[in-house]
Amino acid sequence: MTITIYDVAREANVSMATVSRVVNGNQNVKPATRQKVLAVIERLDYRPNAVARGLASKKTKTVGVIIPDISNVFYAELVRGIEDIATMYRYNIILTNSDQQADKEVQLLSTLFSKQVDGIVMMSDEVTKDMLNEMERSSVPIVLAGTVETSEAFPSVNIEYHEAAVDAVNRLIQNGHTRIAFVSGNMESTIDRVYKRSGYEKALKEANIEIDNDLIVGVDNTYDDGHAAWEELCKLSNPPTAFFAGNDEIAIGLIHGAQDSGLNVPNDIEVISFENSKLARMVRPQLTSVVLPLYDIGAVSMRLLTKFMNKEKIEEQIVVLPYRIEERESVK
Amino acid sequence: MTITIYDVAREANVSMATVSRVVNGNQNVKPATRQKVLAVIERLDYRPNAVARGLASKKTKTVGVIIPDISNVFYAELVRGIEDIATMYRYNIILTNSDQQADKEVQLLSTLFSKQVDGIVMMSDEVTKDMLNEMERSSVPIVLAGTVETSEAFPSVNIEYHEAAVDAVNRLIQNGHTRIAFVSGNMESTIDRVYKRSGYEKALKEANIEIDNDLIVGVDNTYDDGHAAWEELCKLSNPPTAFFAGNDEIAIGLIHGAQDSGLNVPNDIEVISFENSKLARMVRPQLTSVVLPLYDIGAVSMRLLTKFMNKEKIEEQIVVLPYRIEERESVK
DNA sequence: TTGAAAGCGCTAACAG
DNA sequence: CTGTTAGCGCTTTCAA
Repeated sequence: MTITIYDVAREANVSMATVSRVVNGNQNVKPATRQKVLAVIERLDYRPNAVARGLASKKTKTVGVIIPDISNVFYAELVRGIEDIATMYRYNIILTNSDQQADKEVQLLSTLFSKQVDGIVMMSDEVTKDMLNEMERSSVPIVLAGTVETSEAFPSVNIEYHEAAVDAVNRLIQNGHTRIAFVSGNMESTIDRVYKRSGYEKALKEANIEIDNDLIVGVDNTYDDGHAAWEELCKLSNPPTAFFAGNDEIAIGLIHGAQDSGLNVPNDIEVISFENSKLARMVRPQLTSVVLPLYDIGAVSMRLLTKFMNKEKIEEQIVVLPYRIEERESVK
Repeated sequence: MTITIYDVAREANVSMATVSRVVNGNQNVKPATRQKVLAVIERLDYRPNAVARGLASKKTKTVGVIIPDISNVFYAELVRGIEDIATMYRYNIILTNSDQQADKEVQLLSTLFSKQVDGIVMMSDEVTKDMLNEMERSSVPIVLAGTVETSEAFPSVNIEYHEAAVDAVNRLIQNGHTRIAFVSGNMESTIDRVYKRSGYEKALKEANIEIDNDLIVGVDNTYDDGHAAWEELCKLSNPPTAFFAGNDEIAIGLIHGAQDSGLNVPNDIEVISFENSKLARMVRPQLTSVVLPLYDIGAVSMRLLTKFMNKEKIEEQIVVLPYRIEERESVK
């Protein structure tokens, strides 16, 4: 019932090998027989079985993708970058959500291995020891996208988080602020806890502004938490006049909090964000934000992965993409 | 080097068949030998090869998902619903983006078939003849999620788009509006062109309000297009005072357009949306919106697919989920 | 409860 | 340029 390469071979009076050759575009086939085979393939509506091919060739033309949560625009954008490049190189992707849970991440790695993916692109807030263990046992390349792993044992693509944060905070300092809050999502994440925060502190120190721990708050990466952070912060005896937000949702929560208190952004309060998603232009005032090029990070990660899979030579396995600040209206 | 079921069998002094049984949880294995085998599996760190298993059993435990664009929250939410249920039933998903292009959709179906997926969940704005052809040749079940296919030949899960649209427009009519615009994304989509629009027209007719084609505008499903639609519409000699928006981004574009013109929403202008994504709460005023339960549609679709894949009996292959209107501030 | 053996559909030497 | 022949690693009768 399912028609196989063998059926085609028989009908075309050639061997399986020849059919295999034409299907795979091998040049060593006489044009005439190629035509003959193609005709039979057409007539029989033959479709190669990728699973059988995968077993025989040990290449599945599929890559695994592990991200925290696809329903978050942030990661969705990244995945689109991955998928576009994957398609370009004729790979399909198996998408998995880890919800940031370390145990789930190692388990996902494991099931991806068993599915014999040719490679993996992975994003994680925090690369744990267990994950590293599992990753090291991999027989296929793994690239980390938008993920910091300090030993740099694995290829990765990122931006200069630290520098970007310094820049962002400096924009605020230049406008005369001395009470600048740092409201960032998920302080468990290496990027937030280490890179963004160190950038924030560095900028402050260089401007001789004292670091006030009351102004540093870790929340979830959500609108509601951003809003809640405002509620907290504005109660301070000496409240902040400017905010460095870890992402767009937080920034918007902060802004709406300020507006609900009758304040004007950017005249009374200024806020700079770190993401520049579609959302940034969908609020009033529109967000000034560090642009985190998620799509590009995904695309470049996947491209890097293809190089590993094809055993091309790699110049640099740690790639750092440029960032910039998109100036809009939430900062004067 | 790669260790196989055969290695385990040899080390454990049993046959491959027995190892296979313990790996697959078959009960017909003496507890003692099960332990023995398990120990060897542990020691050798054996991991079953899912591709080989797939070839032998003709089941891959992976399903294909075809959506227009994962970077759109709308679809991302749907996919999360699909993925969660898939995981629950031990399936992985191969994610593909069609960008709404019919030819790409049929090609995607084809590559998914060749990858031997056990089933497919698909979302499309418009199910073309070619797609239907391809779908009919499928040897695995396909369920349509949030997709209308009028012949109802395939299982699907949706909400009552028509009724929902009638309700939404009625909310506006009840508030005294007679100039109500319908700004909807993608008038090529069956849902927008047929269902939402017919609901809009029905509500108007029942209220004896004349249908004015100047007030019906088809745009892309984006913030910018929503904003542009406002610019157009407000130039009319008799401009609309209320808007029925096809989705949240359009609604926000419309609102910002009105606000930029110095108008107040909802006092001067009212708008009701059709989606209720996260965005709905992230604007001021917050959006009143028909809630389109994307996550649920995804989850229910995937659940339905598992029933087909397991050959369980299906009561109803066309499922219609309830909708409701979330009242917030963009409508009085 | 266990094992032997025949594939699943294809690729990849190797030989000719 | 084409065919033969082994597998790839596992499931699945069928017997024992």
